[in-house]
Amino acid sequence: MEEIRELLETFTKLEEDDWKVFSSKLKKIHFPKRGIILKKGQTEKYLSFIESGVIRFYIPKTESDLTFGFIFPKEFVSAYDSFLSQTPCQYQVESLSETTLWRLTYQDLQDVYETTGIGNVIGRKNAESLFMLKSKRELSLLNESAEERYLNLFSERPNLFEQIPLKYIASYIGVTPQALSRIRKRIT
Amino acid sequence: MEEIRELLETFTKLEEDDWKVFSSKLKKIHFPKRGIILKKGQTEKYLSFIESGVIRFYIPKTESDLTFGFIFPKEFVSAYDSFLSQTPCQYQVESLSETTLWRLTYQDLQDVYETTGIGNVIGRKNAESLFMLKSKRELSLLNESAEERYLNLFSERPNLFEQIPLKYIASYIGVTPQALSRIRKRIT
DNA sequence: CGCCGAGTTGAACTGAATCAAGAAACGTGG
DNA sequence: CCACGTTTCTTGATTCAGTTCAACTCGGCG
Repeated sequence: MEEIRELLETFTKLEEDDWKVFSSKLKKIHFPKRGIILKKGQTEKYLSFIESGVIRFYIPKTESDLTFGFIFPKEFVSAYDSFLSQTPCQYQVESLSETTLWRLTYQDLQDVYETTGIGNVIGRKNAESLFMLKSKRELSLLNESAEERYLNLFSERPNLFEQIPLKYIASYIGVTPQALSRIRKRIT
Repeated sequence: MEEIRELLETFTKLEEDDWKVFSSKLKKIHFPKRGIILKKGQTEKYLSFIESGVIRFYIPKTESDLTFGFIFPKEFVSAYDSFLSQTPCQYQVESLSETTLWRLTYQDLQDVYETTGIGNVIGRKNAESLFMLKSKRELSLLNESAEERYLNLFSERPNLFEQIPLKYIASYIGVTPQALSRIRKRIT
């Protein structure tokens, strides 16, 4: 729980009362390895914080699905577009390892926005930083080759490669596992 | 100005006092056709609202630059990632036609956040909807072929094709003008 | 021990990039 | 308002990165 508070504090100074409102809504939940946290077609009900575990976002496909995101401990996780619009999710969320989350519901978060002075500031800054991440990703997808994306990913998030099968990383950078294998061979 | 108020009202109910604070900061500015609104390497100082005109976001390249966004009247426009982080912008923003903007500075917006009750709610909802747009775009780039992106763009924003040269649209959907020309030929 | 999924490697194929050239549309100055 | 030059769009030929299909290796696990 203390880690969540620290994350919120990176956005803005947090009063004790506001933290009490927020933290009182959080519930702990555990998922096994390869647990489905959100199924495609369902509406995201939760904003969650990862205490431990690694999470993957993907669109299930008949032959090898399309992975487009990973999330690590001490970050928020949510199918945030589905969560915000409260409409069915186009993709699926699963745990790649044993995972423990703290989470609150959409309605609870709306309550936090309405009853705390600080809720909207944190919500704004969180949405802003998620927006910046997606902006960066857009330029990466349009502007870089698969090889450049691989190299950048490797230098920015080396820990990714310790915990995540290459086939998911291949999908994330937009190529098949075979193509990634050849990229890796080429650059060694 | 009234149009700006209407846009803000789509986010949340707006008190007269809050609107006065916000609107008092706005300054009108005019750009000619093909005016550079923000140069690559500069830091975005403004959040702007388009009264009239069409705007393009792009990364300048030696041979044909990379266009990744268009903005139309009655929308906010800003190199929002540069604006939020107050760091130099990776890309450039220009007017495709004669353009009139209403804009306020970064510092003025921070004042609005601090002095109005509603600023952070609007800022949050704006960032949230921008995030949702980028999320959708990410899935489109990963999940769809150039041809699908073209067809979707055509059905979602037909007005785009009346005002914007095909070569920019080609770049936006991630192919060369030649490839787009062939796509168009194929599907007619 | 044997199986299964992950990763690698090879060969054939394909969609889009690149290079090149011509046609059409646009706008600017006389 | 027309003429010329520039930009945009199209079409063709060639090249290339990445896909697909297939076979093989490796390591972990029941």
